[in-house]
Parts: sequence; structure tokens; C-alpha cells
Amino acid sequence: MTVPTAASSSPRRSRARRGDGELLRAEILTATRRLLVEHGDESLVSIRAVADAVGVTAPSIYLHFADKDTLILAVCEETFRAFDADQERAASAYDDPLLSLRARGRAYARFGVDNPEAYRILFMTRSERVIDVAGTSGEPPLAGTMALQHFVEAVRRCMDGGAFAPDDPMLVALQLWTGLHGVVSLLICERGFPWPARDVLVDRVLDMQVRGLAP
Amino acid sequence: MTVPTAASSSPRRSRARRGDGELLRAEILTATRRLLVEHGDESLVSIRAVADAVGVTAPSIYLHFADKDTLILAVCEETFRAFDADQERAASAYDDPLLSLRARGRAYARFGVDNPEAYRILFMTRSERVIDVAGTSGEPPLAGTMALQHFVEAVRRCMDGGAFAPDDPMLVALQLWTGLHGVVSLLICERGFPWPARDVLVDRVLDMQVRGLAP
DNA sequence: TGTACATCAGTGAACGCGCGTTCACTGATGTAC
DNA sequence: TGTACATCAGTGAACGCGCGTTCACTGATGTAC
Repeated sequence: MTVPTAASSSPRRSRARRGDGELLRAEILTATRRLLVEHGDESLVSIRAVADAVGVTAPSIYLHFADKDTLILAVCEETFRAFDADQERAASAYDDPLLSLRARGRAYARFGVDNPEAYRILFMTRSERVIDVAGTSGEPPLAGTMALQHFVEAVRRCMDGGAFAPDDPMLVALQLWTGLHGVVSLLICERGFPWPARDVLVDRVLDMQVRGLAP
Repeated sequence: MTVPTAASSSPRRSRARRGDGELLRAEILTATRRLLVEHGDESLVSIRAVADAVGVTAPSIYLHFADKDTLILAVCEETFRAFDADQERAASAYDDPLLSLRARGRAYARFGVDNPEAYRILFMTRSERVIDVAGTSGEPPLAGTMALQHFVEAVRRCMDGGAFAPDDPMLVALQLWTGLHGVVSLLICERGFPWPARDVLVDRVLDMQVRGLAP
């Protein structure tokens, strides 16, 4: 006698009290973010899987999000904001401009590798989206744009402090950014490659960059 | 009166003569590569679409390829080979190890930016494909692995010639590769960003890297 | 204090879709006699 | 030179699957009277 079992499904969530319907919205966002991190690919995260993780049926998702794209975008927006804040926090731990810049770079790499799908959506999908570096568009800057602006300022402080040779801070920031992005995006994409530990690779890249930019 | 039309399908391909069945194999590879380049994403290229582009029915694909993964892998192998050959050609123009390495790096960036969709498939899609650097698997190495091995050897020659400080050539090659990949992939993805000219950015990155790796 | 009722937070079943893949088959082609 | 036959290059229909999404519904909860 075989009893059908829903092996991987969560226990059914108890229904919210009246007026507390918005609680489900938060649970959906949390579950979606967790599944995105687990699978590392938005096309592998289905509405059904999200609903199952929350302990609810699929149509319930549509009580709070218009469609799947809206749900995924909502999660990524949250993550983008955390991305910049995380780098600012890491950088603020050091007074020395160069140590602070390196901490910022390590935070960038850690966050990217730990949030691969958000990182992919921010920097690895083809986008005609204008990154408004100068801040002249009037629109609120994306968190990714803010992170880059903070990077440029950190580079300028390194030049002012004599750690870097004088140069165009934006161009130098692009050299540093592309290097970090290369590490993060390859770690995300080429899972089968025998990479050294993330921190080893990031520190070696930062060593090379800092040495190459010294006066 | 509406005549049903297969709007996007190719005219039916005429059947091959006996003994010429292998001709279809080549046509399938060509069509698959074209579709991969057009869509830039292997999950958007279906067996049915490939068959339609060739002018044949879907089951015919299985006369020549065991499954979809085998087909995609065969196309990637071809592109990897062209990628590696292009870099070898560029590098061979210089006797000096450092000049040769820089030419190799510029060739890498040029190939990537000029073939954005192909580059995306090679290095910007999530892949569990094992890159067998050590050559211990017994299988013939992927062409992508060969390109990296050539990069490692070029780094070793720079160390032997005194242009780079002694170090683990593989780790140093990874530092260089990730930097180049970062430039190429961001140039491909962030079209709206006010980038400097490709060669300017690539040369600055190479300058920084070479300086950072000098003895 | 009890009851009818509106509201809200969900459910259950089904829709059409495209997918990779399988399987029995067909019909043209070359060959043996 | 004609014909039977084996072979080969495909075809056509169907399979089960998971997907996003829709729609009619249900049943608990709070509230008005």
C-alpha cells in the first residue's frame, strides 16, 4: 500500500488573520531569495517552488505579485541596496585609504559570490540601462551606480594619500572594478574549474592591482 | 481563405544521398552555432528550433547527436578552438615574452568584444562543465582548457625571461585572465556605460597587471 | 448576546505551451543476382 | 537488363514533464445590528 507523500514540500502554512495578508508577501520574498541563492539561476526558480517553500499554493503568489518577473525584480532590488551598504560598512572599518579600498574590494567579491543570481541580474545580463555616473539624469541612482561612485571616491582618497600615483580616478576605478568583476563572474559561471579559494584569488588580484597602481 | 503557413521555418531540406548522412551533422552544427549567437543563451535554443533552421524534423537531430547537451558541447568546442587559434596567432607575432603576452591579451579582448554572443556562451553562462586543467581525466582536453594552458605557458615564459617575479604560473595566469574577462564581459553587458575605448581600457589594465607582476 | 453577512486569505483544478525524447514507420536509393 | 531486396536517411505522431497563469470556489474571521 503506497501512501502518496509530498516529499519535499513544506508543511502547510497556517492562514493569516484578517488584515495580516501582507505577512505572506514578506514570506514569499524571503523564500524566493533563498531559492535564488540555492539554485543560482532564476529560470530554475519556479512560482510553484516558491509557493511550496512558503507552504502555500501557487495561485497565492499572485495575490501579492503581478507575475514572476515582478517577484524576481523585487528580490533583486532589495539585494542591490544591501550590496552598496555592505561595501560601505566594510570600507568604514579602516581609516587608511588603501586598507579601506582593499576591504571594499573583498566585500564586493564576497557579496557577489554569495548572491550569484542578484549579481548576475545586476552586472551579467545584457543591458542598455544607462549607468548614470554623473548623476545628471534626475532619476534615483541604482544601487550598482552608487557602489561605483563610492569606488571612485575611494580611489581618489588613495591618490590623495599617496598610495596610488596621480591619475584619472574614474579610469583607475574602472581598472579595479573590471578586475573584481572578472573574478566574481568567473567564480559564478565556471563552477567546474579548479579555482583557488575565493579570498586567495581576490587578495592576489588586489595585490597585483595595488602594486601596479603605486607611485 | 487562410492558408496555414510555417512562417519562420526553413524550406525542407532535400534528403542526402546514401552514404552522405554525415552532411546533415555539419549543417546541424552550423545552424546551432548561428542560433546560439543570435539568442546568446543555450536554454533559448531548442532541438526543435535547430531542426527547423536546418529544414528537417526534430528526431533527425538524434541521428547525429545523442542528446541536446552533446550538441551544444560540440558547438562550444568548435568556437573554443577558433578562440585559442586567434590568440596563438596574435602571440606568435612577438619574440619578446612580455610583448607576446600583451598581444595575446589584446587578442582575447578583441575576440570577446567582436563576438559578444559567442563569448557569452563560452564564459558567461552558468556551467558545471569541468575544465580539466591538469589533463588527468584521460579525456581529450577541451579547447578552452588549451587556451588557458597556453596562457599559463606564456606567463611562465615571462617569469623565465625575468619580466615577471617568480610565482605559480597558473595562479598568475588566473589573475590576468580574470582581469581580461572582467573588461570584456562588462563591455558586452553594460552598453549604456560611458566606457573609454576598448583598447584604452585593455591597455591600461594590462599596464597595471604587468607592473604589478614585475620583479 | 446572538446572528446574518461581507470580506479576506487563501485553495483546487485546469488551461495551453514548449520542451526533450522515443518509436514505429516510410520511401528513395543502391546493389546482388 | 530487369527485378527483388536490404539499407539508409529521414518522418509523423505521440509520450510525459514542468511551467506560468487563470478562474471559480471555500471557509474562517471580524463586524453591524
